[in-house]
Amino acid sequence: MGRPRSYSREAVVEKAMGVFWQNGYKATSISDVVRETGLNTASMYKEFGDKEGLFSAALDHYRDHVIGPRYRILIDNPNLEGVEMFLRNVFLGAAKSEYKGCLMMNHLAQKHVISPEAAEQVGAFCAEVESLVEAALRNAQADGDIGPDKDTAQLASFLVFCVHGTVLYGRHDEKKHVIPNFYDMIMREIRE
Amino acid sequence: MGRPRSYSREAVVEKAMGVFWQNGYKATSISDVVRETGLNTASMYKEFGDKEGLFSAALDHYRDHVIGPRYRILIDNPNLEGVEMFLRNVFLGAAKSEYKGCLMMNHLAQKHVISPEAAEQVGAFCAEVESLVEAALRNAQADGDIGPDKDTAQLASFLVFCVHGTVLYGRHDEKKHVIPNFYDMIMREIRE
DNA sequence: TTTATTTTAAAATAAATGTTTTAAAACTAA
DNA sequence: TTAGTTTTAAAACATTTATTTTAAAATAAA
Repeated sequence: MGRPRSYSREAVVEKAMGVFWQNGYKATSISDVVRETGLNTASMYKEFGDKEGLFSAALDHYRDHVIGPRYRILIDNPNLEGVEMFLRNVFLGAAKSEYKGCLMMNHLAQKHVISPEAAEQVGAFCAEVESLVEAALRNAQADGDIGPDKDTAQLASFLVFCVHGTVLYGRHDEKKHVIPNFYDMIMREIRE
Repeated sequence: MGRPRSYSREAVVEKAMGVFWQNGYKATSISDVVRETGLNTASMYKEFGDKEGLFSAALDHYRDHVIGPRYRILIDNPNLEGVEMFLRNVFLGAAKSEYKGCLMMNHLAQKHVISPEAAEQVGAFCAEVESLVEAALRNAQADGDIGPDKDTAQLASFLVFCVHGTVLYGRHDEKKHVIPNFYDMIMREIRE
């Protein structure tokens, strides 16, 4: 009963996420989001509580619907080939001219500007990616695709470290074209 | 003639830089800077023009007085040992509990939030570091410390890429302790 | 001492920010 | 039809923001 809502929560979150991704949390105003989504502030606050709640919902949406498919590669291929495809995919994304980085990692440099809850979402996301990579590398080791003496946890950390590097280095429009060249270096370091 | 100024420009810039480093450009208000420096807004605006001018001065100060000494290692030791010391130094900085990243690279994810001039300062700084590393690696190659078939420009890019990775990955308080382990991996990739 | 000049402290401004309130609109159940 | 409920549109709110103005304070030269 009551007046029916004129919006879809998911559509609103999707657009809000886009604004946060583009501008970052602090440089995004509620007005920006209202303008982009067409939703009024009252409904916005009723649905999400406050700006932090909206950002938190945007982070969840990003994990579940935007970046999820990208690291699904690691779930579907929990082995060396999966890791290779994953890294190629990350590099491919960074090559685009409109590259915006990663909504999560973009906010690492402003960890204390976002809410503690959001900061934890970011941390948990990165940890999750790392553990997926590690699982794949453990299998790769069992497959004999990487040396038996290799520390898979450390290799996984290094790979995610390089993803972080991509997120930042990929912002140099004039330099990012070299990133794909790092693929062989990184994979060699993992294999041998 | 006229009333003598009660502040030292350099001291003001130094403190302002600290606030920008801690909070980032967008999350730093002039009030924050005024509170920290003790300088009044009128003198602030007379000296720096506007917030962007102040930030620009802070970036210059960072380059010339804070981070300069760190990559002076590369000037004083333009060879493989210099590159090794430089990287160890970067990793050492990230190990600190109060690690704040790099004032320049911290703002790469918000390149369009800062002024075009500031964005250029950031880009120029990173390019400068990279060219210093490359010069050192070219010498290292001449010294026979790295393979004659190695692409020194690409290796320099990779090293700076890893510095970018450090700046972001170093924000994971629970994970950053693994970063020093990457030293051997990266240097091996450069050497062999 | 006066005048000119510059900095300072403090107040003022205008716009933007995050958030809340008010009242009208759109629906359901009685 | 009415009463009850929820969403909406619009305005209102208090705070913060970047910036400017005003007037007092501190100096040097005339």
